[in-house]
Amino acid sequence: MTIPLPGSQVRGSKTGKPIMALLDLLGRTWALGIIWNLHSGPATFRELQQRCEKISPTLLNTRLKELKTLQLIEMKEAGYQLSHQGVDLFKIVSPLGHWSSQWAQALKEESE
Amino acid sequence: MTIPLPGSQVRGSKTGKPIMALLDLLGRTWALGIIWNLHSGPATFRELQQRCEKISPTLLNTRLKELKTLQLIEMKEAGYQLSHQGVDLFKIVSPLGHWSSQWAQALKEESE
DNA sequence: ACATCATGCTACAATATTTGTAGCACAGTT
DNA sequence: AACTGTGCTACAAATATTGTAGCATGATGT
Repeated sequence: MTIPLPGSQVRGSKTGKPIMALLDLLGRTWALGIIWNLHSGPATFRELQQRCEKISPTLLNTRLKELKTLQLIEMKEAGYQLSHQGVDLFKIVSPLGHWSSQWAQALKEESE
Repeated sequence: MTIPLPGSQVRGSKTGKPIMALLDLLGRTWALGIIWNLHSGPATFRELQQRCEKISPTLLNTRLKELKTLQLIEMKEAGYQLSHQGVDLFKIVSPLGHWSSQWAQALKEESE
């Protein structure tokens, strides 16, 4: 799977619009999960594997390469961590944490 | 693939935390793309297929079922549309549109 | 009544992605 | 020199996605 660079064709769009590249990226298994799990602080490869519970090293490495290329994460002494842009991205999606709780509650009440 | 109901085990987590169910859902191919494309208004199955450019009917239907079950979209006279909760979710992720442009710009400058 | 059209959607084989297990290569300790 | 922990690769099995064809139903026209 090619890395969804903004400006190039991606899954779901020939236009190369940045949002399409981003949706392609975030729509890949574990991409958002990795960003979410890195938010709590830098992690080594193996620790990140554990935070993600069930990710295979093969896929983790694939995603890390993509996220590095797209400058959302970076590898420093402390391990992998969100880059400046990664942090910005996380800030946008972070309300999902709270929203998902309410959503779960609504689904639960519905089923009663 | 089972539908990531909050409270049940999902890819990446045994805890069933709502955020994990949500990340599982949004991490599936096209899930975010469908929500994004529905934001501009209701669409019939075939029109949605076109908005998504390259989605297969098989997958579109699979995702629509998931999103319906999770009450993010609903099917009315006008076609498929975001539910109340779907709209809320979209509101959270909508800043990604603007953010992705800046991100693309930064990547571009980097490569010069 | 009958053909024509558009709709939502399914069937299914081909293809691509993801998982899971094992383990290599390297660096720092003991 | 063995023992740890690290990042990461190999590769086959399992699973997800695509692409094409087309069915079934309902509305519209003749």
